[in-house]
Amino acid sequence: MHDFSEPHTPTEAPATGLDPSAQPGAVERGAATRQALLDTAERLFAEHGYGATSLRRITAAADANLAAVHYHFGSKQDLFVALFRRRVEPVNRQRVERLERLIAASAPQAPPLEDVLDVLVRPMLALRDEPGGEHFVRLVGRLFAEPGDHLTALREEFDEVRSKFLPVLAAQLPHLDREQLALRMQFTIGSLANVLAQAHRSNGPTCFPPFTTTPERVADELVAYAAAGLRAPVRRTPPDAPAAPNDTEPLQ
Amino acid sequence: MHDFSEPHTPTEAPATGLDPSAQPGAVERGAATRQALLDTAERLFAEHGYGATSLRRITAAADANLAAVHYHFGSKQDLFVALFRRRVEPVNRQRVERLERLIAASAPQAPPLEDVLDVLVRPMLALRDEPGGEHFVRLVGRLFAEPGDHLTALREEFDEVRSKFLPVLAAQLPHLDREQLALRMQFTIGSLANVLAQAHRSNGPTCFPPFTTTPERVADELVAYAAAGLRAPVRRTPPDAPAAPNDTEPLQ
DNA sequence: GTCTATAACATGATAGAC
DNA sequence: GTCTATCATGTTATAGAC
Repeated sequence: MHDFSEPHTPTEAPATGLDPSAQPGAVERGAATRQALLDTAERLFAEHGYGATSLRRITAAADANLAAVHYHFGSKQDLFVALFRRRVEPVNRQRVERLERLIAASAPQAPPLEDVLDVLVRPMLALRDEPGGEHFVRLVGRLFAEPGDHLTALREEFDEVRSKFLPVLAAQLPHLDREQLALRMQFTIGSLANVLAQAHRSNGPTCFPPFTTTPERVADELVAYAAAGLRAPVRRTPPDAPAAPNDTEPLQ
Repeated sequence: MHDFSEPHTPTEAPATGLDPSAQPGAVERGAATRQALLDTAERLFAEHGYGATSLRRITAAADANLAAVHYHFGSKQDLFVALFRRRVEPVNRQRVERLERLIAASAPQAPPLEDVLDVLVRPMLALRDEPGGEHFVRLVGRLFAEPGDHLTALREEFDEVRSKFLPVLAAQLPHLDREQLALRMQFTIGSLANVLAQAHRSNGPTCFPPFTTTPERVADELVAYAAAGLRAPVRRTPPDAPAAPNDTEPLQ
């Protein structure tokens, strides 16, 4: 449906100083609507989901024209990718840089588990404090659950991060084989994704207490939780032998 | 948009023995297409998402007529709710029943943490072994990340489960206050949801090793991981004092 | 760069014959 | 209970005036 190979460029020469239609301030206006589209789409995608958010709603809320999306980004998908990259690239760059700093600081030993996890989760959770970031983190939380149609390109960015973190974590977790480590990292990523996805429910529609929690506090808790979980010894005996071995009736 | 209040009923008297149009075997045919619709929709919703799956694709794949969905279920949303309830109600019933058995067995003490977690996660993971269940678990994984439009009614079913499990877990975790416990339970639910959502990628498109893991094995690992995470002492000092306090540049 | 108008098509839902 | 035909509305995307 879409190949993501060549990024969209508005006109033939938008990077030059020539104003495209000889109107003064046209280029500033263009940059303004472009940013308004990114911000508004980010909010609406987070609130209603990608499929349920039409370009009409986005452009209306951003006080822009329907055609502006296609001019600036090329398509709905490219708009999504653009707003996603805008936030996630600085985060992933921070993660990798800080990880390398950790490795250098503790060489030749591997860095402590808690520190590695901290570097993995804190930059993402910190997004919640940036303007508009509270919407974006919900999108990230959905990224891992959504089926693989329109965001495979984005998942690859996370794959790069994971490939750098996995060996460092493995060095501190020698009691886990490859499969166990991968599984427990799925748990850890799921914990992060879920807390990101629920971040907006600050006053809890469910039985959760009202969250006055700061991102820093959440990061502290998540690091403690994940480190303990990763270190947990491999389980031997399934403790609750099911009294009734299979008490599910056939589907109606 | 939709109120979920009164469920759909195909005709005035479909529960009676009267065949609706005097055709022999009509009622059996009706039940067959109804089931085919449920199974097919479950698979397609899991593979492409709710919004991206049209009724036309469902009915075509199920060898049924487009109007059959509206006859049997009333609407697309009601079809979704029906296929969801079909699977999740037995699971949640099992969870609550087994929990009560645990409580009775260990009274007056609270049951062991690992046993409670086992009862919470294993019935859901076991769905993967039922025919068609491998599609359904992906839907569950998405339920927690998806925004709150068309599945609030379903989330309430999980709220009931959580309200029964929370106090039992709290009894074994006296070092956590309400907020910490709620947060760590979000981590735990996220771990479960993520592993459910990724359950179909058995041979891993990413750097994960090929999973030959059975649901029982996953449940063992998850219980060990979550129990250790929940028991982890509250963290005191953020260990990695960020060298550069905030090295994020403003958004482009 | 912006905007109007419209193409080209997909969607969920429904009425009514069989 | 199944089917065809259709309604009303929505969607992304594009062409062309300004």
